[in-house]
Amino acid sequence: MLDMKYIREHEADVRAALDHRGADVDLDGLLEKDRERRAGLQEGERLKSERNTVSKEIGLRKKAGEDTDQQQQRMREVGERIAALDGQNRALEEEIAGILLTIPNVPHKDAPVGPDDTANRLIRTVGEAREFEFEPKTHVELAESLGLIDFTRAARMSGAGFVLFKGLGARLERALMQFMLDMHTREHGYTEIAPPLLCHAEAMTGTGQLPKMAEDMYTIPEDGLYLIPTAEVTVTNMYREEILQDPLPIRHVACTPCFRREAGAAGRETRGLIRVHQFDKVELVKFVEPETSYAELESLLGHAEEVLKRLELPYRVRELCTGDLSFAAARCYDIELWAPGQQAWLEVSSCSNFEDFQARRARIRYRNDKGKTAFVHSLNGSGVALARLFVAILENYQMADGSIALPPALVPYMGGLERIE
RNA sequence: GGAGAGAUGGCUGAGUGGUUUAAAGCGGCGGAUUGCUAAUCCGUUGUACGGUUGAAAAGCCGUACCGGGGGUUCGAAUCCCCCUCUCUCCGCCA
Repeated sequence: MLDMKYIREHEADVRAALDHRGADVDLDGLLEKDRERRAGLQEGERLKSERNTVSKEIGLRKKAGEDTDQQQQRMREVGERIAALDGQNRALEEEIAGILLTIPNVPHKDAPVGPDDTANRLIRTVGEAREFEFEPKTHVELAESLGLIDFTRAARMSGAGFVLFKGLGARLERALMQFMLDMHTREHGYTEIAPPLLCHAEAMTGTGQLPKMAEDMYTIPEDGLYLIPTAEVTVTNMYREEILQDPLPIRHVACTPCFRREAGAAGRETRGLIRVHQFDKVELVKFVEPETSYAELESLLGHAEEVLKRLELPYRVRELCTGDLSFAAARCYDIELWAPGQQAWLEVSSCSNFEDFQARRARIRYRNDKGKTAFVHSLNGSGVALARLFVAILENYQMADGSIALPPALVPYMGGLERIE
């Protein structure tokens, strides 16, 4: 969330930023509540100061055997006024906090301004889309004919949007996870984390999934738990309400299932792996000093791209415009893979710098070089999402006979297998 | 799931209603002493919010904070209630 003090002191900037995002926020109402709160706070603090002084005096006079009934009576009345003011102030504070939680981050000044994904900026395209001398099949056709995925049985158990990997399909899924985790831990300096897959509302609020995305998540009401839609939630909230002692930057990687209800997406991409309720994802998370966070964003993006380079898959990188940025992000790059069977670009990674937006919500701080506590900057990006990567591998590496020639980087992870047929 | 014991600053650990603005020690920071190191001595020490001075760095004033939330009281770390977490034992369990 944004700092109330920042909003107060940079009203015009905030107003412009929200406008660029297309966010509808009653900033005037918020600022008025903030003024009311500070006035009430000052009055309450003045009364408390008086009570503290007089109470101390009562103690001393009682010890001296003097009568203090009159003072006690007066302080009782002051106490009642304090209680009333405290109540008002708390209500105002809650209202203000509630509003702040719904205000999205201020985009970075260099983020392209625009209303939706048509205004996103193409950064680069890497690799060439392969020329097929036959009609490329979709991953659904390939996976079914090779027995890699059983869509029918998964749907019978769990409904549409769930998949069951089988045999070499399950093996390929596992190989991809292992390949990516090995690269990020051995070569890119990330520490591997295996976090809980369920967590409570406070953690979801910390990273910004709540309150806005409530209906996109699976819940377990009896226990007050949510299934994570991304490992970002638990890996970031690891440090909730902490002052970090470890030297920055902290770099973590986690491979977890991700659960998404995809509410509102009914009917879209119901076949196949493109949009599913449960998928695996390798997630990269960083906590860094504010001065370095944009350099860290570039290296994060590079780490995610490296996966696709090693797998020799064609992809492009786009920077999201202000209207397309996710709620908590200040700046974000999407990586999209070319899928010949779909004839479409598939988003497999979003690399975002949240600056101190998540850290303020989750109260994650560090000590700067002056020894002062300050909010860290947090970043994350997929490195990369599995289901769609699986799609791209099948569709890009398919042969005329329907078999899959595995990319060389993956062969060791498939026990030496070079081809799925 | 049952029973019991706990939760105090960066750490250890005192504190059962009023100079506690949280003792003491450790650690950290600054300084003194010192050929170097060690030791010793002196000083200092958290977080948040609000106000105020200042160009800023940084001061100063106030309030709150002893796991969280409520209550009693003129006054709560301390008394009462609820909750969470940790530990020990029992039960169950991959």
